[in-house]
Amino acid sequence: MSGQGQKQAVTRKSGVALWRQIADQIRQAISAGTLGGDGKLPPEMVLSERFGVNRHTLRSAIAALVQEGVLRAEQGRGTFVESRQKLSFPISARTRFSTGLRSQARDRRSSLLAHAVEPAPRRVAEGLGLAEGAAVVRLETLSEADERPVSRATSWFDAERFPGYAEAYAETGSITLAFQRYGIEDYFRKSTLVSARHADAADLADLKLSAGAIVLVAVAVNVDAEGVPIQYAETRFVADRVELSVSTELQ
Amino acid sequence: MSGQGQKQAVTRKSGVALWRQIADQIRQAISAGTLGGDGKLPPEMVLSERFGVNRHTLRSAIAALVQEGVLRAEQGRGTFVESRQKLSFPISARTRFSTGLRSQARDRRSSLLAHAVEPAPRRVAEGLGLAEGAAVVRLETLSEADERPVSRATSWFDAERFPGYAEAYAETGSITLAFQRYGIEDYFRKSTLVSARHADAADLADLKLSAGAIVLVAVAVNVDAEGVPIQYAETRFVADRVELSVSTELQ
DNA sequence: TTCGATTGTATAGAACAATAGACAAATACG
DNA sequence: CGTATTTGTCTATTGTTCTATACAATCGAA
Repeated sequence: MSGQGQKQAVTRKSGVALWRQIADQIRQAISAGTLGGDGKLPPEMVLSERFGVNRHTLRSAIAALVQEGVLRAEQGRGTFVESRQKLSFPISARTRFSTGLRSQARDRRSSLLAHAVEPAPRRVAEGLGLAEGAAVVRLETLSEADERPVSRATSWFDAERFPGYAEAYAETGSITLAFQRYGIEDYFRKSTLVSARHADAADLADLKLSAGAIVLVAVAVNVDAEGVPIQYAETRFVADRVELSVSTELQ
Repeated sequence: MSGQGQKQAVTRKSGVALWRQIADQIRQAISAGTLGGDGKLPPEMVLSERFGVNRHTLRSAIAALVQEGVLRAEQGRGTFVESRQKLSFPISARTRFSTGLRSQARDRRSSLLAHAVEPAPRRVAEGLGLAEGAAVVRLETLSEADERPVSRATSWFDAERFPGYAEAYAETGSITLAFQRYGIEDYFRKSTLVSARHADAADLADLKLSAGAIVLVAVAVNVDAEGVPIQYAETRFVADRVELSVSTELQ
């Protein structure tokens, strides 16, 4: 939605195709920050008028930039700027999703896809220090940065200690803020196991990936100030867009 | 005839026309000195094979460079590198044609177009200090630099003092060397009058100009060591390609 | 669910780019 | 004066680029 509205210059019969000239100008404007500063490109019709060419000519330019990995077009939504480098997600004792990416992405968002209260699977019960089959709250969340899915997480919480956690999360949009409703002002990451695998069908859809895409899987346990486990989480990061930065310094 | 023989790279379907890519490469190779170092480009067939394109495609590239003024094509002769700046012809007491241009042009050549012995016109007789109607040798010469006509001169010499001067000039190709055959080891320019006018029909043909072209006219008198006039010359320089640099320092 | 905004696809024609072959015109050279 | 070399012109064919119009598909929001 940003960018100057003045007409851009393209030279005809110069031996350089219009779509190539326009692609070069768009790429440069993006890196200069004068276009797509909010992560989204103006609609094709607006751009084609700005460059004084047919919409299809402009689409050729966008197609070239999509091929380069500079842009990403989504039918019905718009054309978005691809982050040039992977987001670096810090893994440390004080890992928080949004704060860790604050400097790397302009727009961060987490949304609740689904939630349920159900018996704890064995590994979740072990992680949370509960009896197998104890009631837990399960949250399915999706995190995005700059209009682009970054991770898909499944989290479990002790349903007895955190009744109505899903609602608290839905209202605050934040794990940290939801915990505060239960008197937890601070918490720490006790452990993180990192692995990688192909994305399953559900994650492919949620993360808008194509078949064969890879996800980084981080299985983490968060504990409160007393060291009692309060969250067991499995987060699938899009491997193409994220790298995990593990801090090994003393804490 | 110079330039490396290895095949040059051009990219197809890149949005940049082949002729444009080739024109850019040729322009760069010329300024780098790896092409046209002798002022002449290889034939179109050779270049088209070197770039791996059809001769017509290569001709489009050459046409663009001709339009830019970088090249000049002559039917039956070849394609030549245009000097980007005017040749600066020094006018001083020791003005010599070839030495003055030594550093500015790779290839300098003077040729004798015609010669005759005839009665001196009035202004020539005055210049040479002869009686009007005295016999003089008239030389019509053409000078070129880098395969390109630069000037067209008509010179007169005292036929009594310099018998057979035309033959001497034809054999040596140099005014200076021809004078040496008559015992003149050194000579000086006494005066130069500079004017400008449109080229006449004969000069248009000899200098390969198109109608309306302008010539700089330098009327000069050279004298020997004793100050006796030995040459009266009218030189027409192609105004597009030459500027005269008049030295005003004390001699 | 309907509507507007946006990207995706299809088709057709005009303009440009590249290839191919043949021959003309000018020049250089023996 | 021929002959070879080199640039200039012409016609034809094919592929790419650009324009134009129309409609489909997807998404978001009223």
